[in-house]
Order: sequence, then structure tokens, then C-alpha cells
Amino acid sequence: MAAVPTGRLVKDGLYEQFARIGKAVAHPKRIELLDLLCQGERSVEVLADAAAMTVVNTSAHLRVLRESRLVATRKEGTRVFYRLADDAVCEFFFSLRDLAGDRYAEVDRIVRDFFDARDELEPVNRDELLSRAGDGGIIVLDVRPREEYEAGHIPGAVSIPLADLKGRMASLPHRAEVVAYCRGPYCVLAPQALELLRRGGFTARRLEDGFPEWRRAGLPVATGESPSVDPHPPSTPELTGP
Amino acid sequence: MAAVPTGRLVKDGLYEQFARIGKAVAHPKRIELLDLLCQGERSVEVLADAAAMTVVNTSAHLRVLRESRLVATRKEGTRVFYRLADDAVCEFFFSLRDLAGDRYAEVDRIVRDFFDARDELEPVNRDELLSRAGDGGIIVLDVRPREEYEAGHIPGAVSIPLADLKGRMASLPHRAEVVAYCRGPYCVLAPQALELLRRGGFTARRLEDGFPEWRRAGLPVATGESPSVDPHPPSTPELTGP
DNA sequence: CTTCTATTCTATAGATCCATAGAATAACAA
DNA sequence: TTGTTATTCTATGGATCTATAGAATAGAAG
Repeated sequence: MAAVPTGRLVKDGLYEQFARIGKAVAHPKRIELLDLLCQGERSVEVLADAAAMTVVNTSAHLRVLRESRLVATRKEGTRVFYRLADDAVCEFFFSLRDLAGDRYAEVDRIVRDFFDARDELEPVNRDELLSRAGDGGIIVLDVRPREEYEAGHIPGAVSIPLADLKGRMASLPHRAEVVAYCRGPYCVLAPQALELLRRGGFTARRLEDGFPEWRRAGLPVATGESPSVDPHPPSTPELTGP
Repeated sequence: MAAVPTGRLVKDGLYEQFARIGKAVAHPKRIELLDLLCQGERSVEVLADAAAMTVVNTSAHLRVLRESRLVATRKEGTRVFYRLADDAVCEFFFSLRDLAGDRYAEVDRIVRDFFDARDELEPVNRDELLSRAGDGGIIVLDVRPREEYEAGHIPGAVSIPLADLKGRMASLPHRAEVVAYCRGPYCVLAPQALELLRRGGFTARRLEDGFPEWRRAGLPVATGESPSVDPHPPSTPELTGP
């Protein structure tokens, strides 16, 4: 009881610091920005577009994230690029996301309503994909924007960004089974790709989770350009943020 | 661009759910409550006392935590006991705490100002403690409240709650080297114990982190009563929250 | 130097959050 | 029944957060 002059002050100071992280992730748009930045560095304008916000508003949210030191910036000419301040921030985002997935049936319901409706077949998990990767009858399709593919992808995967898929679908071998992947279990790119592929007559499944989880699991990663089914991309790579 | 009617709605819905977690941990007192609940179930009154808040205010914060489903309650007579809704919540608290420790020099400074001033010697890490546990010349001291000790402690550790330490210090073998531990790297109990022990003429160090981290590392855990240097506790076990 | 573009800054009104006060409830005891 | 204790509910003023509008800055291009 006696002689502990600073105990409460120390505690208050520490929890105050911890709460800075909490305040930073107390707004859905800021979490979305962190999710986007887990994919790599982005300019303000690109982030604003992807998160469906005005540039001014996006800049204000990014300011909050920067002041909480979860993100850092780099200036290049007139543009400012934001990135995660540390890989640990991405890990923290994962643990936040996973806890929400654990605790909230709502998350499960939203995912089911949207994702399962587009899954004709069960999703493929990583182990299954690894064990079948060699047998040739399977095409692994990366439907993220080209620049994310080049920054890192599953070895052997073919890059067809979702925006290009409609036009380039015909170039895929028609008998093949396609496994599409994107940014993670809550990313809408792969489910949308499945819908297009299914309409085009393909047998398509999606990888249960996406590239960030693949890398996190310590599995092999390839970078730069890679085998393409159709070597002449018909349109400029474009960020697809529906 | 076309044919994606619900993409944005899905994203907004998901990030909204993720942000529920963020909002729950956007206030330092709520984080402190989660930290306390990581130690075990507690009544509102005990929590209010430990976090230095009024009962009414504590109840309001607990309500927020309950509505975000991070904690659950159990009623026993006229008292309500709160507990974490899941072990995953404790894991999430750890990752929040560790990220803050990584990112904020302030945390390090606060810890140093308070803790290092009370460390005469370097803290002991888990490996070192394990390798020296058998050699007899070392006493492992659990200075948490008795009830936390009984819920789980390091095998072979002696329980002397901080509040009792002054009175029971004399019963410790005077030549022994003491290693004190408490609730974790930011808990003030062990540093305070070191100060008392040092004044009493003991050679005392503290375990680098506390019991929650010990358990989390998968190391052996003992429960219930255990060897006590002084088998007649001089005062009722009491929650020590300076 | 002027124009253009990307971003940030300032001010503001509306919404939300927070601590406290005072009252209400619920379980138990006398 | 009447207290008594632990907790929650309701109302309120003040603080903080958020989105937007409009202006300012800074770099690149003409």
C-alpha cells in the first residue's frame, strides 16, 4: 500500500501509449488503408480511389496513421507514397482481422453471403494446392493488379488482373481447372474472378486465403514477370477496386 | 468496373466489423481492463479498484467491452464477474502491447524510468531461469496476489504477494538469490518487490517477463497451493494495485 | 513566371465519446 | 417488509472525432 509514488502514473502512461494503437484502428477506413498498405506502398490518390474516399479525407486518415507511427511516407516529386512503418503492423492487422473473424458471426455471414454464392466448389487450401501444383492439370491464377503480382506471387502462378480477365479468359486452356487467388480471405477479387470464369465455362475454385497469408506461412515466393498464358497484355494494368 | 454490385458494400461491412475491435481498444482504461482480465475473472468492484476508476465508470467501460464481445459475464449472487470471452482476446492484447512496445520509444522510456531504476542487476530471461532452476541457490518468488498464484504459477515458485512481502521477507533464506516475477514486462509488482528486497539486503533480480508469457511459451505450469517459505500467511491475501 | 497536379492545412458543423451525478434494479440479509 | 450491497441505467455537459469546404503549399511542366 505504502511507498509507491509513481505506480499509477507509470500504468496510465503505458496504457495511454497502448491506446494510441487502438485509436488508430478505431475507424473502418483506417483499417482498410492498413489492409491496402499490407499489399505494398501506395500513393494517396491510389489509396483514396481504392478505399472509395475523397483525397482530402484519405489524407486526413493517413495523417492519423502516420502520427500513430503505424505508417511512414516517402516523397517522390509531387506525389507522396505511404507504406507500413514495419512488418509488425501487418501482423497486427492480421491479428485484429482474425480476432474479428473469430468473435463476430457477422463477419462469417457477410463472407458467406458474398463469397460462397460465387464458390461453385469448395475453396482449395494451401496444402492441397502445394500437393497438386506439380500435376499439370491445374492453373494457378493471380487476379491481383499486375504491380502486386510483380512484387511477389506464388511460383508458377499466371497473372491476369481481374480487370483484364474478361478479355483474356479465352487464352486459358479450356479443359484446365483454375485456382484463383488474391489478397486474402476477405478480398473480393478472386470471388469475382470465379464468377467470370464460371460464366466462361471453366471449372474454377479459389484459394482459401491469399498471397499475404502464403508469404506469412514461409512458402516460396517468386517476383517479377513470370509465365503468362497470353504474352501481350491487352490493356494497361489497372487497379481494380470495385 | 462493371457487374460488381455489392463489392463496396461487402468491404464496408467487413471493415466496420473489424473496427468494432479497434473502437473497443481505443481507450486506455479499457485496455487496462483487458490486461487485468488476461490474469483471470474479476468482479466489477475489484476491476474498478485495480484500474483506479469509479465503479460506475468501470461498469460503463466493461459494457463497451461486452458489446464488442471481447469479454463475457457471469452472475453470482449480487456480484457480476467479467472474464475474457476467449483466449484469443488475450493474444490480441499481447500483439497490441508488443506493437506499441516496438513502435513507441515512449514505452521504452517509461519502462526504463520506472523499472530500470529498481533493477540493480540485469533481469533474468526464461532460458536462464530454466537452466538455473535446479541448482538450489535460487528462490523463485511470485509476488502477484495469492489468487493469481493459485490459478497458475511457475513450478517451484514461492508465493509472497507484494502486500505481504515486507512482513514475510525475513523468512527467506538470507543468502539466497531471489528472482521475482509478476504479470509481465510492464507490471509494476516485481520492480516494487525488488526495491523492498534490495533494501532488506537481498540479492534480487526480476524475470524479464511475467507469468502470462511463461504460460504462452508452453512451459510447465503448477496450480493450487505450493511450497511456502512461511506457511502461516500473516494477512489475508489482498489485491495490490498501487 | 504561370499553370497544373498532388497533397496538406484551416475552419466548421455535426456526430460520437466520456465522466459524473442521481436514480433504478436485483439479490441477499435482517 | 426494510435495509444493504453490487451493479446498471439515464441524463447531461464537455471533450474529441469526422467529413467537407475552401485555401495554401510544393514540385513539375510549359
